[in-house]
Amino acid sequence: MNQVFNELDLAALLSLSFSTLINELHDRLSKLGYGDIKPAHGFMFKRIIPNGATGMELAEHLGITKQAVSKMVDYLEKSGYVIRQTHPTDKRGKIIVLTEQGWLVVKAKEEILTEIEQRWIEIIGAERMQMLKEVLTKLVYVANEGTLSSRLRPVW
Amino acid sequence: MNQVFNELDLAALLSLSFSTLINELHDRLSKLGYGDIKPAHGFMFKRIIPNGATGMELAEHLGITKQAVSKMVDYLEKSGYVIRQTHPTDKRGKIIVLTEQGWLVVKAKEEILTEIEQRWIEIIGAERMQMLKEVLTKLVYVANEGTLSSRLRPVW
DNA sequence: TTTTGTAGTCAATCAAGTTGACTATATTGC
DNA sequence: GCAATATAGTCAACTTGATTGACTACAAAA
Repeated sequence: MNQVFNELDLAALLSLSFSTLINELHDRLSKLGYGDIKPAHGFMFKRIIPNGATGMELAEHLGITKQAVSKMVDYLEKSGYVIRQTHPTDKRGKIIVLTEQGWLVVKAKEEILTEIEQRWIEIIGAERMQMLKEVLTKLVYVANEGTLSSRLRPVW
Repeated sequence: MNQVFNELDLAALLSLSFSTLINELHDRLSKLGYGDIKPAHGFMFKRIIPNGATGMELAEHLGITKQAVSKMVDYLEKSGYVIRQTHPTDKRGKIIVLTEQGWLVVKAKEEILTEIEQRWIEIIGAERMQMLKEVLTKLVYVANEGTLSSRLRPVW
């Protein structure tokens, strides 16, 4: 533990552990040829799975405007990861769904995250990893009670 | 634990716990009249303390370019939180130091973070908080061995 | 069936970063 | 000791990912 790390407070620890994880994830996605997938897209994919989602749903999920979502979808559609389908019952709306290529990215992402988590387990032990997740889940849950979804935007 | 939270993976947990912390911090700083302090500034202040820092040092610490640092310093200097002083030995350089008002923000920030951490301790217990910090410190340390400072940019 | 609300897009703007070019000063090498 | 090279900081132009505002097409409520 050198000097840089001794004075890290809780905010810095959470931020740095998150960046560490997400940097490795996207370095490795890049090497697999998914360099056009940016950190911001991961959480969007999660909401699209498994049955698609409307732009408004994605906007709420991500905590950004529908216009910003529309631009992200433009980008991902152009790159071939998602497509806009006409909404079955609402002619105003569209549903954004994953293409086959989109599913490949999601699968690659899951595998890499599992691998990183496995490596982290070797560092701290399985029980501590289990506890880490439980503790963070509880904190996120309790600390946001009442203020849900609007403030809960994962920025990465 | 409602449905939103059941499927959060490690990346989401780290991201959301960090956002939760940082959102409350800046909401409260805002209410104290420090609405012009943005999340990005916190980590910069930490490097300026206690004896000031040059632009290059801040750039390396934050993982952004010196030009970006220069702009941030413009902003913070205009708002009265820091000043540029001539460097004692290098006439090319300047040292950025906190003003009295800058110290007030730092103090307020520390107090609020301590309070939030205290509240979190009431939720999960002191031992678990202790362990949370130990585990995250170890992960950040081990997972970044060799790749230091360049990749370690806390984005908030 | 008229009025009001909602989903999505287009356009202009903003904020925070980038790259490139420049000035002034330091450092190095012959 | 001086010429060549490197470094700290700033200015300007551009990029990216968001925002707000205006609009169209359709849906839901009065």
